[in-house]
Amino acid sequence: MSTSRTSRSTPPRATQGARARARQEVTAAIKDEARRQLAADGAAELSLRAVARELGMVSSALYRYFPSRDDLLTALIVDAYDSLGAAAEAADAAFREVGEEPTPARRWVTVCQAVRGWALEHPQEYALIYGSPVPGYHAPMSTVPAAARVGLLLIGIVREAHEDGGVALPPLTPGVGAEARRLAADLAPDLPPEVAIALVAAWAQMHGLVSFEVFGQFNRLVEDRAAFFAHAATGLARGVGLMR
Amino acid sequence: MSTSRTSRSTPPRATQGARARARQEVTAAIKDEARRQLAADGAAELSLRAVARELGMVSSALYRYFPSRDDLLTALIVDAYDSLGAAAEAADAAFREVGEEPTPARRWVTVCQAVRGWALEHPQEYALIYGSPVPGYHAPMSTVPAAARVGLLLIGIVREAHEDGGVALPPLTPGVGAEARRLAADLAPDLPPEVAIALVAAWAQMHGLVSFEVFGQFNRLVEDRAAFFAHAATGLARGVGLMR
DNA sequence: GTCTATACCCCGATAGAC
DNA sequence: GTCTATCGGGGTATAGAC
Repeated sequence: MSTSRTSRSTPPRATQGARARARQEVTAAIKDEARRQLAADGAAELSLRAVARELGMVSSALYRYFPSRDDLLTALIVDAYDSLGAAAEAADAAFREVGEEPTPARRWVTVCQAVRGWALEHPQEYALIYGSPVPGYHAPMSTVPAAARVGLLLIGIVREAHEDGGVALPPLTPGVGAEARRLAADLAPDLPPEVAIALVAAWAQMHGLVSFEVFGQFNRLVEDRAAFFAHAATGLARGVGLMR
Repeated sequence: MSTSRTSRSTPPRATQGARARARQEVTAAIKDEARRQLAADGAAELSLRAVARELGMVSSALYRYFPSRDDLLTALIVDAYDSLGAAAEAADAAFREVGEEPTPARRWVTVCQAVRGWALEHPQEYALIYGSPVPGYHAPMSTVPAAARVGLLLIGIVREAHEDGGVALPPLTPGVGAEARRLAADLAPDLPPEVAIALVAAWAQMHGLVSFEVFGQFNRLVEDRAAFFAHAATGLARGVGLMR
């Protein structure tokens, strides 16, 4: 029963809006169920059919929302990056409000711990974005902005520390000067090259710590993993010149 | 045509030996083909049927060699750990022979570079042992000895450095003391707790660097990756007290 | 947008003849 | 130890009716 145009200034839009809303709700439901299956079985096992089955739909119906399995994967990847980025930013913001003297070093450790906490809560989503690549899947460029959020946050923390006189870092290894300058120019032209390269290294090393814990490499080896991580993250902060 | 017993001292063994040899050859062929497919498609896509197809066998015949897909995976995992361990040990041994003054720091960097080199040459095998866990697979205890080889090598290097008066490390973060002592007792009772925990952290961090490169996280970010890694590995050596 | 039906693949694992 | 045949699942993706 299509009603007559009312006083709303954009009645066609109202209809479109309703459709768009319904579409968005179904899209969200699909992603939620896909995330559930991801958490249960891992990315390689994610299948459109299983998602459809669980939602009481038929598999072919999903193709109206995601043209292929890879598009669904891409959506999950972007969501995961955003979720991780939001968690890290929120932890940092909360710490800056309540924390006692939010020094750059403490902010750094706080953000690292937020990354770890998110990863432990969402192991399969973490594996999706920082684990082995999904075979046959190639991430499109559209994932880049979401993927950059945590990195930008870490850069900002280091920048704050080095704005008011940074801490000297060990000298650059012979031969790495050009790469260090390139990285600085790309990521943070205001930072010294040795800081830029240390930042990238610390970022990768942090994920080494997180992924080893999430992927079980610390089983029967590290017991008090929270304390271990706090200690190691403090070491990373030292490595980018945030301490002493 | 079974020949009469010859002068060989253990003729029955000769027959058994031939059977065993044939069996070993087929087993090796299966693993080789499986490794080939692993390199092409990743661990999640590895299938007994495809291996059998490629070898001109029928899938059911493989079950005489590997009772299940997981057993084949386990064999590949042990082989990968052993291959990596052998590469690291060989690089260290070669460096100690030819290298100019094999200091612990230089040995450390050499071993790290060997790990990186092996990983870049065998990305899927690296993913198999240090990437996201294969869904539904649980590694049996039989993988432990092979998995420990690189770790033992690194412990040995650090031990050598700290035998003749070690370098002081930053103090332990409050709350991590007990875990540090536990790790030291487990891994190297002769090393100070802060060295033991730094060693485990550096090990995980090294794999963060390697896996980021192997898994493509450095695409469009780090260009001169060999130089970058050498610099970062030197930083790791510093972190376990091997420098200055 | 959802449905049925279908084409055309894949897999692990086992039974039983040879 | 290898074979055929089979059980009993799984999957992506499309065509065409409604």
